[in-house]
Amino acid sequence: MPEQITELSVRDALIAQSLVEVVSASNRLTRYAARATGETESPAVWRTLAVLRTSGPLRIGELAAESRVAQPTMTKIVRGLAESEWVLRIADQEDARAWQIAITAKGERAFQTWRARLGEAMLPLFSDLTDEEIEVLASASALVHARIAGQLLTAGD
Amino acid sequence: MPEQITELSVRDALIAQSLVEVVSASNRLTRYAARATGETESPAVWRTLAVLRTSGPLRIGELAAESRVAQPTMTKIVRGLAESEWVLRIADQEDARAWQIAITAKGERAFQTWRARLGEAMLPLFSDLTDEEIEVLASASALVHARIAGQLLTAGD
DNA sequence: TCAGGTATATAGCCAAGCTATGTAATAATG
DNA sequence: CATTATTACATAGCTTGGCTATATACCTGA
Repeated sequence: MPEQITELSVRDALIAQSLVEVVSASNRLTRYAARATGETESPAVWRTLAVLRTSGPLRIGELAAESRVAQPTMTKIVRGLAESEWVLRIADQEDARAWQIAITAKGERAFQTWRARLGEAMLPLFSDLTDEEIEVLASASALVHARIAGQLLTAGD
Repeated sequence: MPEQITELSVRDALIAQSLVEVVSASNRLTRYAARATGETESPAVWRTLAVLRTSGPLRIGELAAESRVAQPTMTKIVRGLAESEWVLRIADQEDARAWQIAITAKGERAFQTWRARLGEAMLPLFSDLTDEEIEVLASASALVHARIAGQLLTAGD
C-alpha cells in the first residue's frame, strides 16, 4: 500500500495544520534556544527527567515508551543520569530483572536550572508579549501536554 | 563566572516558563509523531525547506544560520536535498563562491506530504479539540513563528 | 521442571551534528 | 596592480544519539 492518501474532513485538516505549525515553530525555537545556551545534554535526557517528575518512579521500559525512545536507548540514558546522580536506580521489589528509576533532588535541581537557562535564552525574543499572548502560550502547552502524556504508541492504527 | 543566576521580573519569569512549557510539550509531541510516522528525514531537512519556502532562495551560509545548524552541516543537507531534487543550486551572479539555493516544485510537494503525514499522526490525540482550542494552537504557533524567523543568533549576551 | 515469555544489558551499526581546516574567490590596501 | 586578508563553501574526521539484533537473567504457566 504505497503512498496512502487520506481524505480528512475540513475540520480535521484544520486541526492537523495547526498541530503541524505548532511543532514546526517550536522546533525552530527549540533549536534556537539550544544553540544559544550551548546545550550539551540531549533532548531525550530532559524529556526523561520531565516524565519522571510527573509520573514518579518508572521502570526503564516504561520510561522508554513514555520518552519515545527505544529501550536500549533508555538503558543508556539512565546510565548517564545515574552517573550524574540525577536519578536513582531502585531494585524492583516484584521483579529482580527490573529497576524503578526515580529522579533525585540533584536531578530536580538540574532540571530547574535547565528550564531557567532555556527560558532566559528565549526571553529576549518574547519580552513584548501581552498578557493575552502569554495566556495563549500557556493554554497551548497545557492542551498539548494533557494529550501527549501517557499515550502509548499504537503500532497498528 | 560559573553558574550565572539571573533574577527575572515576575512577568519575565512567567513568559519564560510558558515558553519552556511550549517547547517541552511540543518536543514530546514531535517525537511521538516522528516515531508514529517512521520519519526518515532529519528535522533539519524540514526546517531548511520551511525556511526556503518563506524566505525564497538563500545562500548556504544564510540557510545554515536560519535553520540553526553549522555551515558544514548545511552543505551536507543541501547536497542531499539537491540529490533528491527538492532544491536547486543556482550559481550566485555576484559571487562565484556562492550558490543560491531554491526549493523546487518537487521539494514543495515533499514538504506538503510530510506535513500531511505528520498532521494525521497527531490527529487522533486531538480530534476532540474545540474551535477555541484550535484557535489557541494557531495563535501560539503564529506568535512563535513571527518571533523566531529571521532572528540571528547573537553571540554575546 | 522446563518452555516460553519478558526486562534489561550489550554489541555494533548508522546518521546527524560538530570543529578544524582546505580551496578558491573576493575585497582591501599600499 | 600585487599582495594580503577575508569570506563562502567544501572536505575530513570525530563524537554522539539513536536504532536493531541479540544475549542474559528472571519470571510464569503447564
